[in-house]
Amino acid sequence: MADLQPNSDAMKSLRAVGLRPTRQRMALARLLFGQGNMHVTAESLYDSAQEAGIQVSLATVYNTLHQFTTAGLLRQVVVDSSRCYFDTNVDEHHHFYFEESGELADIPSEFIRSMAPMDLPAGTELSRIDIVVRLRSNG
Amino acid sequence: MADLQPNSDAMKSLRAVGLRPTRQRMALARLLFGQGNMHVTAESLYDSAQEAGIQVSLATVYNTLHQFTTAGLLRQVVVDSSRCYFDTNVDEHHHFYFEESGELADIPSEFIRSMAPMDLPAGTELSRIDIVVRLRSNG
DNA sequence: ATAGCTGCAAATGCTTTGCAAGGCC
DNA sequence: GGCCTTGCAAAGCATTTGCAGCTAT
Repeated sequence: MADLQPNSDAMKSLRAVGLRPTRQRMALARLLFGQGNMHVTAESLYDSAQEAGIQVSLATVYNTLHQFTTAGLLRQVVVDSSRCYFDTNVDEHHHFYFEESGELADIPSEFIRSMAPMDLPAGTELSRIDIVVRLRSNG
Repeated sequence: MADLQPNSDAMKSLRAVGLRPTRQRMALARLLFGQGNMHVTAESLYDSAQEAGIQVSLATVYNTLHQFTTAGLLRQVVVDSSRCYFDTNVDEHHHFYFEESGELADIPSEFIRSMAPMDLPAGTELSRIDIVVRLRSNG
């Protein structure tokens, strides 16, 4: 079966990072990058794929998320010790994490410059700010 | 068997937060709070207990860490989506996370005020700074 | 043709839970 | 004594892996 659009954007992006543009990867790429920045978990992306009628296994979703991350198309966000989040925005930026719903939202850059209680999203209050400076050995 | 020191510090701390001072909880409290600030995982604390000759099950270590956290004696630190870290320093502060070794270290407050590459621990370079602003609904 | 990918199911690793036995007040 | 705690083993959950079959080039 060969229903891959020969020169779609998704195909070009995948080729550009050295990943073979398979049907599953193209479909997931369209879900991820086709409509602005997104925050997903493996499970949530799998569900979206199901709803969109895309045939993918959960294992492939996991593989694909990691391949995309390694390729620099995605970024991992650690906010919860029981779930892995992935962000289609790979630029340096930070997040609001809604503890009850488990949802993530980008922090607009103006929030960073003047963070005050009144700047928080409506209906929310600050639970905690976590800053983790990740280091690696420079050898 | 009743070898609980009637008025040890550990016992007082536990009573103060409404936890029954059992042998296991007292022993773990001594390991945790007896020698300055610590960062532990359930597994690492369990190992320390074994080395110290303390009889505790891993399940009890998990339970105890959560009870201490709920009681405000410990704080959870999320830096890795596959492990839970606990910090005996419950004050507002941030961490260095050594990606290779999985170790945590407090960031001295002077680092926060002027964070520059030269301020990083020797032999390390910056991998990434993650800031998560955790929100909860104020209802 | 063949190197790489997918899907399933089984395995893993950390964490939680159910329940009987034991310990603290 | 009564309720809370412990410990074990089993269950749970997210994630990873092994391997046979499929697919893009």
